[in-house]
Amino acid sequence: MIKQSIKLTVDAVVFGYESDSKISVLLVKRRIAPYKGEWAIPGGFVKTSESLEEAVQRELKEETGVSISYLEQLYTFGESDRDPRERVVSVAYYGLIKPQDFDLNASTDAEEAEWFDIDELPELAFDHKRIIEVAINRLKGKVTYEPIGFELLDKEFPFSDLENLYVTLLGRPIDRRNFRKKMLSFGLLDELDKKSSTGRGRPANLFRFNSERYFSLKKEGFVFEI
Amino acid sequence: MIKQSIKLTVDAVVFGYESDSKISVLLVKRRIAPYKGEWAIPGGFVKTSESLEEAVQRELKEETGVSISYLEQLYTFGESDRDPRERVVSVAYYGLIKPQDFDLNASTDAEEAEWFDIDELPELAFDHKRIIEVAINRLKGKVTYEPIGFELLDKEFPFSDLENLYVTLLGRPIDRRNFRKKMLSFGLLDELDKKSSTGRGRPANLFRFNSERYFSLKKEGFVFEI
DNA sequence: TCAAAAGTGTTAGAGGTACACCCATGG
DNA sequence: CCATGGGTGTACCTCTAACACTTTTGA
Repeated sequence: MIKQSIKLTVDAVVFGYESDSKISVLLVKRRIAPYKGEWAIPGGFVKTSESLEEAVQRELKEETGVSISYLEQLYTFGESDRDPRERVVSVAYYGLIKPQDFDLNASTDAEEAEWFDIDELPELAFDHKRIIEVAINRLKGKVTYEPIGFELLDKEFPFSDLENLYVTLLGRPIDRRNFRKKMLSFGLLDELDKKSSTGRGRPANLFRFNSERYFSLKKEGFVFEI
Repeated sequence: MIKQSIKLTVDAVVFGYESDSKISVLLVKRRIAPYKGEWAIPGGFVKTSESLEEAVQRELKEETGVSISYLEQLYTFGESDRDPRERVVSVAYYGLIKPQDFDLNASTDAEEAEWFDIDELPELAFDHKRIIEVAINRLKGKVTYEPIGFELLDKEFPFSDLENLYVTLLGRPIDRRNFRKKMLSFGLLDELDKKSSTGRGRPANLFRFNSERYFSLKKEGFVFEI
């Protein structure tokens, strides 16, 4: 039959965000050649019997200790010179998590796992720089027409966190009043009877994203658009 | 090292369109097991030394005789039960061509190649029905924010062809006057000094899509949006 | 002269954008 | 009482959506 010697891997670009900060990406330091000791996005070979999503989740857990709620396929990178030793095709995913929900290095499989600001990435193994670039573009595009940004925020968040997240992602200032008006007009945010007390300034009301409501509206043809 | 027995294939959902008709998909009848004799989208195993795009173009040429101008990666299908015999992961692409530019069955590699209206698909091998569905959704979404529809039309086309294409793709009536106004406002269509003479009715002016202009506008941040 | 398709403007309403001041709290 | 961040309304303007008649040709 067919003689094919191509290896299949999965890789994951995991984004995190903390209030008043930049978007960051989760990287691991490689324990093995090639690119031993260099930083890379988590990932590894797919087992013959597991699905691609299972493979991503497993590798992530092994190498960084995190597990992901929002995970989406990004692109498949298959140039024949990606890996210096053999033909490796990688199905890349990207995911969003709340960094504060996890301790890194909770596992023993990775030498080191660390968050890097997307504007201050180190040298990266393979074509991982490009994969991250593609993921950033996808994320920046997608937040404008799907409410995935909430995956990066706490369950209950002050409105300013949401606003800062969008300013960071879109890379441009937005009008606070207009943004709030529009966001609230969707009816997807439940305003809670709680205040955040972050120190100085007037305490903010907390909100929660109502995802059941989003899915039911979506079925009726509603389109989120910011 | 790693022991992995996963085969990698590429598959292509090729769309075509002829004036006043439905969108169609190019299918081939399989010569070999599994699913021998059933209809499937063109595709096959990736050679160890070729890129994924090269593989798609090669398989398309071999099985149907067409070569594609607009080709884009769609999604990678990797469930472990896709193929009844072994683990096969398929990187699916979708492409757009003008059917009138090619004779089908120009090659000897496929038993049969034929266009099928997307609303009248036959039974399909593997999970190809699902792949086509994903491709249709992508196409329908993408025509609204990138001017890829022109890949389905002749170089020189009457405005009504464009309008009919969008009506077909969007699946809803559109206002002729508003549509023309908006399309022309982009400045991406060159009106030619020619008329089409399709038989009855007033002859239409022919237009041509100016792709150089599109790319230069795009660099400056212009966004096509219908 | 009739049938078929092409071509063309205006108006009302919705939605987007721009913009500045007061409020609640902690130090 | 001051510094810090939270919360709010209005007016203009642009873009969208709705809508129908005339023109050119072939039969």
